[in-house]
Amino acid sequence: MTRLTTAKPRTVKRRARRGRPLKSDATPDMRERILDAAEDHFSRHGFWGVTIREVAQDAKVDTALLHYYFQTKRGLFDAVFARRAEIINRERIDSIDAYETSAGDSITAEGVINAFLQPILERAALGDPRWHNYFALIAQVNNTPAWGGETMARTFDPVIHRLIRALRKALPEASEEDLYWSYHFLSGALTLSLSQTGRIDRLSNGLCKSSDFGSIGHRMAPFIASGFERLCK
Amino acid sequence: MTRLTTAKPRTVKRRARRGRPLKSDATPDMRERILDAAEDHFSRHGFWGVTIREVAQDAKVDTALLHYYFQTKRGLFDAVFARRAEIINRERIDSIDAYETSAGDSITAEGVINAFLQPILERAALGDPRWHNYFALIAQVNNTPAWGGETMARTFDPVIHRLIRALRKALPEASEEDLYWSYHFLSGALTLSLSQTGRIDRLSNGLCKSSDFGSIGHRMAPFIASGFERLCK
DNA sequence: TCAAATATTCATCAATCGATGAAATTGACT
DNA sequence: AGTCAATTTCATCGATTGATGAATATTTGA
Repeated sequence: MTRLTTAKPRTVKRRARRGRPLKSDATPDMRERILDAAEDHFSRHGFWGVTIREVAQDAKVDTALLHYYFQTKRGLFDAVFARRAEIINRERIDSIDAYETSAGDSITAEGVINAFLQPILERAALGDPRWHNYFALIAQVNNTPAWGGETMARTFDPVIHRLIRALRKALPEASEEDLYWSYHFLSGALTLSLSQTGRIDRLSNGLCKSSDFGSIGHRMAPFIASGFERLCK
Repeated sequence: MTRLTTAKPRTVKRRARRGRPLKSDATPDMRERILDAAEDHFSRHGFWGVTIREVAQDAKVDTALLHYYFQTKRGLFDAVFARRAEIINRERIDSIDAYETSAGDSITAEGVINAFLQPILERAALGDPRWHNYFALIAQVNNTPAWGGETMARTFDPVIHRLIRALRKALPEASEEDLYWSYHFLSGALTLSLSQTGRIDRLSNGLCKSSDFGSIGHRMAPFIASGFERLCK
């Protein structure tokens, strides 16, 4: 596999690798294969419900290769979580920025929330299973009391603060507490929607489908915005 | 330990025990101790993040005793989940019943949702750590795609259908889809609030506290009811 | 072409997992 | 006192876990 970064001396047995090596297009990228398989498993069963061996088997590599790239099981998990975070964070911040400038003084809570939700729900609606897995993984982490909160904060707090800043503008009367609690409800609703548990499918006897992100997209922004407006003015 | 039920012949090695044996008040009830310890651990780390040994150590009993009472690790988990379900389900249904009769024709979505939330949030506000653990456990299960959905449905669907029936009365114009999706958002917001991840504490820099169920109670019903009203009429 | 660096597999370890059979203990009733 | 069932502990099993050092294969750069 090609590697363009300058070769580092192998001073320590296990190096901390930054970025994946560049490969010629033909060769399969084992590192990505491992991440995809891990994403799939972690999103379904959480960190403790997955074994290194299951991931390796799915990626069709030896378990030692997972340790070669990611050192520990936790390292693998963190790498999976970080991989798509930057992409989606950039999209969401750009989306809020774009809405705020386009709306000007007629900024509304619903517009802001819509801008915040759209990048995620749009990607989810495209149906790429890897992104589906990733979103379900976020839901997993968000409900892992032991260390999920810290991971979520480290990864997503900048975007959330950007959201709240825009909401403050749209709802100038709002108290800080009300804003944060309202976001908390928004976060919970989004988390469950992304977690793909099939809960609503069963409950509604098939009338609604967890995978119908279009339906979620239409309904969630007005629903949540309405809550914000009620609570924050 | 005293046992008042008629002695059952030990035909099978592992019996299916129904209900716990009645004890004299003084002796410690091992079965309850095990359930408490398991509740504590499962709520924090989920099913796969807990070992039988950790639970046994916390309950100060041998691991074999866990198998004696609950046969398997999964059996223990299910017993923990079922233990408080009946209590809280009864309270919630009674609460909705009481509201519906007292409100009569002036029934509102906010009143219904409040009746649905109150029993849980009230118990949470009382501060019993075992109920806190149990509520966090519900959040765990609700975000376990593999088998959480089935467990949630089996345990809580009757209450939810009761809720939706009352909401249908309060919002006669609502479509079924809108009702179910709205409940989905409600469920997500409640789940995250019960999960006690400390997410909002960090995000708000200490201004809001996950453990402040009073604040949640005041805000959640109006917030969610407003979403229902917006979406369902 | 060849040597060094990187990538991948092989073989295996110590620790820990859930589980179980048998023994020891306890309490209830006669 | 003594029996018998219910409860609890003891000792341990086989399987699986995350991890690692050494060996092999592949790619890179001169």
